[in-house]
Amino acid sequence: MASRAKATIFDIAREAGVSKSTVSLVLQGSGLIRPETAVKVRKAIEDVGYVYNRGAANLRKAHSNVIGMVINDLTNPFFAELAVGMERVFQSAGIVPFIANTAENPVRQEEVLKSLMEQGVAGLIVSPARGTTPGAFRRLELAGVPVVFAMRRLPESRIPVIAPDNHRGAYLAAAHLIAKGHRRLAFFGGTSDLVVYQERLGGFREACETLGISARDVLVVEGETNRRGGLACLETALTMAEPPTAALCFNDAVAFGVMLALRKRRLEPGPDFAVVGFDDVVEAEHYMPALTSVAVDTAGLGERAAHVMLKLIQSRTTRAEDHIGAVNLVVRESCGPDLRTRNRPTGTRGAA
Amino acid sequence: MASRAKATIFDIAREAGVSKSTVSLVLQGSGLIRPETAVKVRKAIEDVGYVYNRGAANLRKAHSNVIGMVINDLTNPFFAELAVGMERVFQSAGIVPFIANTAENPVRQEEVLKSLMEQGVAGLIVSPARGTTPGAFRRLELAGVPVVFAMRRLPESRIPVIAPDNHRGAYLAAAHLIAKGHRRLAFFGGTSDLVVYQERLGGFREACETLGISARDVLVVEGETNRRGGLACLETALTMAEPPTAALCFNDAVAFGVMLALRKRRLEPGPDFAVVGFDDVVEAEHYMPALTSVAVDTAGLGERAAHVMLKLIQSRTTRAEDHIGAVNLVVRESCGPDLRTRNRPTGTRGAA
DNA sequence: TTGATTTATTGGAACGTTCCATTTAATAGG
DNA sequence: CCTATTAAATGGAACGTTCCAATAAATCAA
Repeated sequence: MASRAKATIFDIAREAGVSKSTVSLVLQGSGLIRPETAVKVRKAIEDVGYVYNRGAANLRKAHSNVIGMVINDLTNPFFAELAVGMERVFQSAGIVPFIANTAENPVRQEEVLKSLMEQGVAGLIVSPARGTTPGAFRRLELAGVPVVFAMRRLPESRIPVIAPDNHRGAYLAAAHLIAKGHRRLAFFGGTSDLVVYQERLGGFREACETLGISARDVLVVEGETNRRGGLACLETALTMAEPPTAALCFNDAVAFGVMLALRKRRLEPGPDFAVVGFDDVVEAEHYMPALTSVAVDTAGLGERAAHVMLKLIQSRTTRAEDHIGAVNLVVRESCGPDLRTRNRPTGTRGAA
Repeated sequence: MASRAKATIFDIAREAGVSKSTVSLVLQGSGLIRPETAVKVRKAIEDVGYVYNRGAANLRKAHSNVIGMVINDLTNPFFAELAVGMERVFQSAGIVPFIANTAENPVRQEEVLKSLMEQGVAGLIVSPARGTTPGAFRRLELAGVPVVFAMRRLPESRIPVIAPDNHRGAYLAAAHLIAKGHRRLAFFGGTSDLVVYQERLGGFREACETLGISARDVLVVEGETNRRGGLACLETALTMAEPPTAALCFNDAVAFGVMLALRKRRLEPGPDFAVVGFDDVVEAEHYMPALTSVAVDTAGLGERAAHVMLKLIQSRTTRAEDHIGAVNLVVRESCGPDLRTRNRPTGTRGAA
């Protein structure tokens, strides 16, 4: 049925008895062609087993319709959720976004960005890898490719950012722990080369200062932003002379790691050590105990990022405003009962 | 520095004082050009801020270097793990794979496949969405684009498949439950339009028959292949007159849902109802209780699929052998103690 | 009928590469 | 010094589209 070599608009034209230009117009859904002609052409398209060559088209057209999503850690369900939010928006705009994973590796990221540029993407939504150098996106800017950062930002970059209110989220979480009666707090996971880290840690510190926790009672342990990092952080913290009794974790993955480490030491997350996460991934609700976490409306941020991208592409510009998403603390069970009432003989708890 | 319009090899040629052909040769790393010339050209490339136009090149070249991964559910960490395995292989081959998500939606899948074809992919690794029609991949075949199925297969398709030994995995799991003393078993989640489902259910049934469980003591509840599906399945099962005491779940996501539903009813996964998952995602180990699951070496299968794809592309063919990966049952805590010794006065359990 | 206008269709140039066939330059053999 | 050989560089055609300007056909106004 279909010939060996792939069919082009010329083959269609011959088959339908029209010119290549007519075929092209039909492909673009132009209203200029007579309906009967269009039908004839469309039939020919089917018959010859034609597949549109977007590369060739992009040679003439100003813009491609490809949008890339560059994600630093696809195995973190948080980013998968983010991706899904974006896809929803792009789908309704008739765009298929391509996702690429950098695995938190700046070198890999460089390759990915290069490849996407060569592919002629119309725009890029990026959650930059840890340790990304400031110049990594210069080429994109020079080429006039719109870029939006999602969730993470770069130190001194003019690229628009869509991210949650990290400072406030961390403040809320720390305030919650303090209100629960904790006096020695820790911040677990993440590294200071991440702007997000500074924001979250900043909010955490501000809460401590404002609410009367002395600086020497707050412990900061840097680490990987995954389960393994959380495990390591807790181990480190427990070697201290006066270990903390509660921790705000950089993200939920770290928090899961901390809970795991507690279990390994036969400590119960909640009663024995309070844990708060950040991101509120779906798993948070389903853990044992359910994780108290800062919810950031992941899918919503993804949608927002996608919308900003579409607007950038349409307006043919590369600048846009940042968007800081609202956050709220979802209190579950991982912080245990109120410490201030813990040792009093209330009798309410003690059955189990 | 860089001009407004994007630079082409002609701009480089002018800058370096050579011809466009020379530039092209340098770009391809041809050994024909004098080293000094190459250096000169490479400098010019930097200076004009050139980005290679792969679309234009593909117009002449036979094959593009883009490989697409089409995945039915990116939020399932299992597929993220699979993707990561593939990426490892492609990376070392200098290829950046593009991932696209179909969200288990055949219509979306059709769009995604079309878009990838138009992009001129060199090959496609696909985990087909549920309800994919047999003809969905005909166009790909006609166009001679190599396709490999990962994890899932289509009823009557000649496309090579990389998948775990589903039948054996399910058999092992069921045998384990039976050895534990369970006599009324259930299979939860998945739908019969999935070949994988038939394979897993087949293994499950065979174990039951072989090991003396009567057919009317096995309950099969179809459902979504995610947490929500698991929840629903358990609810359905518990409405039975003689409900099962153990279930093999279609995958880990379903198993997590089942455990959740048990908790909601104040039942303890393990002692009160045995649960086995399938896939052994990383979370399985970290759940409370840790989930007994059939491990399938996800990343390994991903690597295998990627290798098969590379071979297909090189050999310019479209047929290859299937590859069935080994499986093994990882016993953890979600099946509780041995039922046959449960009611005897051992005294070991009873404290909590 | 004639020219003006509208409606459909068309040929050709252009997009940025690669690759082949040539040309030019450099080197060697006599 | 001339020719044969090798090495290096080049011009032109081709890839499959789009878009513009131009043509052809049909309709309309007078």
